[in-house]
Amino acid sequence: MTTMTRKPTHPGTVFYEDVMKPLNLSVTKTAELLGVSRKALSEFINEKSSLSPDMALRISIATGTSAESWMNMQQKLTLWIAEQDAPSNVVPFSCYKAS
Amino acid sequence: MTTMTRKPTHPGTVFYEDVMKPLNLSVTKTAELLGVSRKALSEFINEKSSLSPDMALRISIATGTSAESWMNMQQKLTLWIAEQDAPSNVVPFSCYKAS
DNA sequence: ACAACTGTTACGTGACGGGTTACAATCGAC
DNA sequence: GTCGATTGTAACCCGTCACGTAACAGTTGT
Repeated sequence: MTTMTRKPTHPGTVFYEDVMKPLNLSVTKTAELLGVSRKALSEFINEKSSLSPDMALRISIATGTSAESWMNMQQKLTLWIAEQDAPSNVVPFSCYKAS
Repeated sequence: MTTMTRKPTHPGTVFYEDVMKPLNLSVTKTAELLGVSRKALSEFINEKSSLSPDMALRISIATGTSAESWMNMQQKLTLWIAEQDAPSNVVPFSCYKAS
């Protein structure tokens, strides 16, 4: 049930490590290519903000990868964070209750 | 590339049709069980709001399904909407450019 | 040394999900 | 039929968050 996996890596970190760094792309240059502000990109790769659908689309267009794959990373992280303090006041529907 | 699929169904609609309706669960009762306000649930099943990670977690706990499956529905829809007016000012990175 | 550029950080803004409260509609009991 | 209770939804306000603009400190090059 509670699989208790390790905290998934932030998509921004992956983007920086696996895309920008190998291509020697600066924040400024990358931001220009993606069509976003340097701030937006900086916050993203520094894990200050999460991956927005818009940003995922831009990355997919710029790199030729699927937007879904990037969104999936964010989703995994988002869910993991939410699970850290899971809601306690949830009552399972009758057909699922063990009692 | 642009697969141009049909608009994915809202997870709230699926939840209402496939869970609440078969179990004869009212909005009020379901909201109580999930531990959210009637408004939050009402807006969700009426496609006025998207599926939040918190809501996904509650649904997964209440129904015994995976939160990921619900989040995936929302993600598909979110991405589809974002793709409707895809950003035009994106420049592909050099190693991907055809020119 | 100084000018140009880098990456990051306040500041303000718009979008959005949630709770509380108020409202119209519907159902039940008598 | 009438009155009360319950239903689902809408109005209002608030907190959060991604974004752009502008300003900042640090580095590079000439």
